[in-house]
Amino acid sequence: MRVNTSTTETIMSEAAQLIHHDRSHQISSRERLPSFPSRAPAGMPSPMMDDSADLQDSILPFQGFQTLQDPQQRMLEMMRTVRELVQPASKVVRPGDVLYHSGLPFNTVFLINSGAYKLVSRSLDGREQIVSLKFRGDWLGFSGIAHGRHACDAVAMDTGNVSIIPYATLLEGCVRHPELMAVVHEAMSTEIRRERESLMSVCTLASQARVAEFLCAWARSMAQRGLRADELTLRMTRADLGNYLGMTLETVSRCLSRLNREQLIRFGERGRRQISIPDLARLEQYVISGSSARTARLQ
Amino acid sequence: MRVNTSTTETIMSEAAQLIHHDRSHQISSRERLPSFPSRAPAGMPSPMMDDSADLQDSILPFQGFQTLQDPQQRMLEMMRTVRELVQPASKVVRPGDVLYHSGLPFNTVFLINSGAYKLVSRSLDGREQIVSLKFRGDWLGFSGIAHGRHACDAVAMDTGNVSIIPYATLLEGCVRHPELMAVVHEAMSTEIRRERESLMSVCTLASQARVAEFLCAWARSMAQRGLRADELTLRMTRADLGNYLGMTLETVSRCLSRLNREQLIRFGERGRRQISIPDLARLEQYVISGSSARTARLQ
DNA sequence: CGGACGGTTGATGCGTATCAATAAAGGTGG
DNA sequence: CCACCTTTATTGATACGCATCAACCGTCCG
Repeated sequence: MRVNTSTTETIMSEAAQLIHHDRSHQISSRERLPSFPSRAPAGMPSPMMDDSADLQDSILPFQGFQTLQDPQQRMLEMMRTVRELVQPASKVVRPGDVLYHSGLPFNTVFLINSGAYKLVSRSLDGREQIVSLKFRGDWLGFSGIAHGRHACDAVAMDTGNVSIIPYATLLEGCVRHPELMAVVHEAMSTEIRRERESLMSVCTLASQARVAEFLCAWARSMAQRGLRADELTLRMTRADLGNYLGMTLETVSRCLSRLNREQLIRFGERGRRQISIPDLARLEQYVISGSSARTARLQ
Repeated sequence: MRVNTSTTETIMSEAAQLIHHDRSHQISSRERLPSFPSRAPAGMPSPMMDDSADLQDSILPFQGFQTLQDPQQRMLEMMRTVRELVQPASKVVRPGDVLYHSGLPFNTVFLINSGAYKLVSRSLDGREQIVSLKFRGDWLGFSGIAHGRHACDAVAMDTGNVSIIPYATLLEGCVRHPELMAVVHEAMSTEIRRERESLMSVCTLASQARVAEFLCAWARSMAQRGLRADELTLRMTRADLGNYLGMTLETVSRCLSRLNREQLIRFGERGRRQISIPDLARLEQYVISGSSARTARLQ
């Protein structure tokens, strides 16, 4: 029940100097944003907006950025769209910084340019739960829209950089630029999907498989962002991991040790938080083969 | 791995005759929708949104429908907004009907007028997981926006009625009517929140407390919709319950029996799926007191 | 009637939580 | 630099919650 001492306010007042740990970081700052011309993704069918709309959409599925097959391209495209249409300010965050606190008034969302973040929910009776991990290209704060107050804490786990987007500005932008609205909807939809994947993982997998799947997901997540996927640097303690995965820190430790013993992962030289995955496909196979272990029956 | 035989197509072609099981059902069928004047439930102050909405939101935290304190009023307001601005068709569904299948092209969302629905996700290796339960006022299909394909099955657990809203139409409406966009954003935000509450429940509560909390949540959910909250009719088997809550059907059964023995719930005369809650506050207290049972420590 | 399905309850074993001891890593001040 | 403390991680022993297997009952329905 400890409260992180660095408040949002202190962050706000920090000078914005970016440390380039993160290889993913491309955008240096807002200066270059405004002048950016509007380029359409190759072959994008410009969905929805002509009012004489084809009523084919009852036939064809709705397509947002689906036409861009490569997820990394899609992400870059999305971020560029936001930068162009919203021209947000950005700020640097350091490990432990809290972007927003649960319960405080919601009026801003963030788009992550770099870094890793955890979202921590708290129940009325004090239970803490890490409900989500976020990286470059993810949004922070959507859960606060519903009741005008943030539903969780957003904590940086690493040095990083986020775009600051007042929600009112975002709404305004969405009205003016339907493609921005499509982007936002997609982002929220993705968030819903991922939340459900977590639930599925916790509900259907034994702890060992769950840890393995977590690593797979992290690796895939990195790959999708164009980062190294075979060499993970977990930015969290075993306690955090366990909390997120619904098990104790001891169990996490044991599972990792076992995976290491079975050669499915290897611990790095720079501490036990660095994990290399020699063969991702084999690790994924391991998850599948171990998945029958728990509550797999319905009916 | 069984596949429900009734496909979306067959539903689509069904004649729309509504059976009034559900006391929540107000709108009888699509015929009366277009001509429907803004009918207010008795005593509703009808604080309809003036379009010349205050642009204070840049100062105050963003407020969608926050000004309406009563959640039930907010829901009615929301549904009215959608009906007015989208004028959707509606259709009747019967238990077991599938509104959409995972993997099929996404082009429609649904707004629930009545009934109870479960969302079932499937992993690549065949694990099934009920990821969400939905009721009147909830939306179905948002998770499909992200990749243009539905991410889960939506299955009716009871006779009910849903508004059919082509996503293209919804987007168009959002562009034209920002208040509709606010409604949609709120709905998605709420969905994210609830998904996280599920995760928190599964990760931090022992099975007994989890079942108790599930009942509390259902009761609150009913109350919020103006339905009886002290007399629940679960529309699902123990297997479904167990799947949703991350435990086996036997454990669900045992937990319910124990809660019954301890007088926290009482089984109804019309079968063991009907559960009455004599004292909701006491049940909620039980959840809290039992919550320390599992993995409550972080750090 | 018989058979399928849903639900309950008991006996047993496994998977994790829990408790505890130790080691390793990181930070601080002398 | 080292001594010291705190935090983090690992590993073992044990206990307990829940999954699993199985038997049984009630209801529905062809």
